Order: sequence, then C-alpha cells, then structure tokens
Amino acid sequence: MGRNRLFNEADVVQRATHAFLVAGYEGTSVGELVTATGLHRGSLYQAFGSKRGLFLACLRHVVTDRSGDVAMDLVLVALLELAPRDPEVRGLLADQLDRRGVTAHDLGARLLARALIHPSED
Amino acid sequence: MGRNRLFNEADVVQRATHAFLVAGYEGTSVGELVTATGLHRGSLYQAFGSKRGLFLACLRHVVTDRSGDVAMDLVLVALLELAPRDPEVRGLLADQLDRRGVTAHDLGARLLARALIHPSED
DNA sequence: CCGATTGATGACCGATCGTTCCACAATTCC
DNA sequence: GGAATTGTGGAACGATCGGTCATCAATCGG
Repeated sequence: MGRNRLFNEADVVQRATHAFLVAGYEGTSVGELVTATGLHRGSLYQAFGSKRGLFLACLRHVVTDRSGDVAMDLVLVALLELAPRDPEVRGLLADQLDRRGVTAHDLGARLLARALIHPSED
Repeated sequence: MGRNRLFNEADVVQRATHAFLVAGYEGTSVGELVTATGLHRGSLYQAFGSKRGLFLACLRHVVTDRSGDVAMDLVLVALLELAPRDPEVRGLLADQLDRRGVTAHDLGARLLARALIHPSED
C-alpha cells in the first residue's frame, strides 16, 4: 500500500555516515544531513524518526557492511559521543568490536590519524 | 588597574573541565558552563573570550597539571571533536602526547572504559 | 472510480545555541 | 575627587537547533 520511496535507503545512510564522521554527532545538524542526503526533512523523519535514529541506521549499516577507516571513524564518534549515555549504542559497539577483534591499539591509532596527529614512535 | 576578580581561575577551569569531559565539547552548552563554574556569562566571556577559549584553557591546564583519567578524557574529547579542524588544539595535543609518552593503546583503552565497554581480551 | 495508506515537500515551531552589550561596582593613577 | 580601567551581573540578540505538521502525489485493494 501507499506510495513508493523515491530514494535508496542504503545510499542515504551512506551519505549521512559521511556527514557524521567528518563533524561528529553533535557537530552535524539535521540541516546538514538534509543537504548531504538530498532528502527533505519530512522524508528523513518519516524514514528514521530522529537524528539519533538516522545515526543508529548508519552505525548498523557500517557495522554489517563496511570495514576500514569509514567504519572505524563512525565507531570512534559513537564511542566518544553516544556510548557513555546510550545503552543501545553501547550494545551495538560492544558486540561489533568483539566480533571484529578490534583492539584498543587499533582505536587509538585511528583516533590519532583522524586527528591528523602522527606520533613519533609508540 | 581596575577591579579584582572574585573568582579563582584554576577552580573555574577545573569545573569547566569536568563539564566538558562528561558531555564532550559540542555537547556542553555555555549555559551549562555558566552553571558548572558559577561565573556569569559576562565574566566568562571577559576572562576566556569564547567557549573555545575556555576549552583551550582547560586543555592547557590539564596538560600541565593533571594526569590520570581526567586528563586523558579531555584529551580524547579534544582529539575527536576539535583536533581535526583546529590546528592549535592539534599542536597542543601532539606536543603533550609525545612528552607524556601516551600510546595509541592507552588512548583506545581509556576510550573504551569511558564508553563503559569492557572488552573480553585484547 | 473510490477510499485507505504511505511517501514527498517545505513551511513552521518553540527551544536553545554562542555571543554581545550595557549599566553598575571596584580598584588605580593623577 | 575625577578619569581610566577592569570585573560583575544579567538582559537581550540573531541564528540555529531538532522536530512537527499540513498539503499534495502516488499506489494499492475493493
């Protein structure tokens, strides 16, 4: 029933992911997500419910499909900004970090690289 | 010349630091900093110039005086939220991480602990 | 064709954001 | 005792925030 969606959810999630991992969660406004995804506010909220809902979709997507820096950076954002106060995010992350065998060293190394800091030796 | 300050800058910076490391940089509003420090907006801006200025003061303070989780958490916040887009923060962090011999593993381990995630083994 | 349902579009909302400003108080120099 | 300077207290600012809503378009079952 009802009208068909004009957008591909996977594409939207991927574009939103890019916005989030550049500016972080709090640093990315819904207006920027609207621009990045090409969706209008109404459609975004109809599809994902909230900014947090969209972020969760990004996290789930990245956590199942992606690997490499994109996945790692979104995980970093989630760990620092959301996990301390959001049990659902925490659960997603704990499960995934364990499953992928991501180490503390991996996280720290990527955090430094993302911050454009290149340690002398560690 | 002029009136004397009624507040102790070190105390103010310490209280602001606490606010920042709980909620992150973007997640902490100036209103919350006003509450946390006890200063009024006027005094805060006169003393530190901006929210960023206050954060820089916290970072410098923590970087010279503190060690342990408080220092590490503020460094994490700075690394993830500010360093990618703020060369001054980047410089402060690079210098300090090197001087203290903080490793990627140290950063990652504290990031996980702060996120309330306890890895099985790494 | 006719309701019912879902998506698209974008104006609109109150709340909150970081910042500025101004009147007033205290301190210093002449 | 002014004049100059610095700090205090808090109202006010425009901008932006995340989120809602009403209207219209498309697609379905009957």
